[in-house]
Amino acid sequence: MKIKNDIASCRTCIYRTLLFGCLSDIEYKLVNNARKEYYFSKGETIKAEGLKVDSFLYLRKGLVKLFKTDHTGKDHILSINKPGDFINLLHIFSNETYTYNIVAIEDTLVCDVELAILRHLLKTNGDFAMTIASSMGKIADETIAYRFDQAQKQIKGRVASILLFFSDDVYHTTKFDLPITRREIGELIAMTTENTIRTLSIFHHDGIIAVDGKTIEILKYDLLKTIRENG
Amino acid sequence: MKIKNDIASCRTCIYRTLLFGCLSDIEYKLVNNARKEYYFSKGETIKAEGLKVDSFLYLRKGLVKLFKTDHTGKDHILSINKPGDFINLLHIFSNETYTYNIVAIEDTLVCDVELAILRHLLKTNGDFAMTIASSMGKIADETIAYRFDQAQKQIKGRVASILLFFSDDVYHTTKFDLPITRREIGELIAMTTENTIRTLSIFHHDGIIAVDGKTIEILKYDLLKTIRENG
DNA sequence: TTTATGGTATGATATAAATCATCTATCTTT
DNA sequence: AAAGATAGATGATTTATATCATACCATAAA
Repeated sequence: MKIKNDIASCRTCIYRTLLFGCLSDIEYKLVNNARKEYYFSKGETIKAEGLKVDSFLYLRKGLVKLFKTDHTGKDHILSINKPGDFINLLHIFSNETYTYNIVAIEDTLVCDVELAILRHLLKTNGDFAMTIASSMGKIADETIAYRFDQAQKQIKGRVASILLFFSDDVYHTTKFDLPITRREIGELIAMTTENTIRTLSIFHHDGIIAVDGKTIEILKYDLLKTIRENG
Repeated sequence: MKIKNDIASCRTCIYRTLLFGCLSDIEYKLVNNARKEYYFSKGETIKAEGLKVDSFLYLRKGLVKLFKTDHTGKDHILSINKPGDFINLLHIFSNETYTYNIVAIEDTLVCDVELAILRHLLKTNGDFAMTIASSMGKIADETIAYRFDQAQKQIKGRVASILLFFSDDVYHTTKFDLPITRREIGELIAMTTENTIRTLSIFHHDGIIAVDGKTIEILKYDLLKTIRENG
């Protein structure tokens, strides 16, 4: 992890208006002064379970995973977050400590704002409070809808949905390098590593995707979408 | 559905302080004036998918289920809510319309507060904004943790967890009447009706529960807990 | 260089759960 | 009272997925 010391104002950040658009100049300076930028290399832990929640985090560049380890020692990935995501917004006003781990799965740039400032703004700026409540609702909806959706699908549908997530939401191209291992895909969709690998092999043999190690190319996009909806 | 016209002040409500404890007398009167109490009989729909979200709902007495119907016509229960629950808090600031149905599964008393008032308070009372953000976080945590947890279990663990939910969280006794059918238990734990019934039969034959129609008595409470944790 | 180690891959087998079928009891509707 | 519906129950069979075993390859550690 490396602190970026020469941070410019976040006025130029494309994600700024998502949350801080309603702030006055004075309020905005408060945020900017309480803000740090951190670089994390692929594999580094950003926050570990049990650590105190004392800042708001959002992802500027890169990719992170949120995961928990169960009592048998198996990891379960809660979500993969991409640039623009408010990684911990849903938890900062209700949790003292982190209940999950946050790890960079690509080289990552994270904005970190002192929680005290956010609390202060929430209390004193009504429009900001509305924005926060609305954002929290949206994130909760997405998370719950995703889990709900995955629970109804079987393995092919789940793998298809992960491939389409990387293609549509993360990399915006049909050819990309998987940022996670097959085992991690399994941890994300609640399936064993073997069956996850097998499913990718089936997709490969059926000509739906081309596979070369971590590189995936989606060849039959519409079919993959159909599998996601009906599998 | 029946509106209760002679509503008393909610000052005496045991749930009032959970959310409205930080309001001034004037603010509190605003809430009370914008508040209605509705009675719903078992089976009645409180809100249907697609309806406009224009009020905050909380459950005073009874029990409700939140559910969605999928594209094959099958229902899936998102949650069962009990007295004290802020049924729709997670969604009122981010959703125009209901994305699920709310149905009474017991005779139910619901408090309904105009959304406009809640928005106004969120914008003008900082402590209230903090309370809302904290409540939303807690509800999201619970919902996500529940789904996450259930996804790791197999059928015995899931059924055990539902029985313990009714025993520990709803009725506070080891002998109770199931408020839902076996089919609905299946819709709640993402299992077929047949296997849900079979699992209850197994618990019955193993002497873990006594079953007489809808009446359930938990005979081996600790064993059921073990099954919940390890099944 | 050898020796682990982790990721990927695939086959064989076991197990969990869904599906299909059938039956009874209860409740609704006519 | 008769005819349908719905809930509950259980057996037989099929299917999906987990588990176990093995192998190959690349890379890291000794």
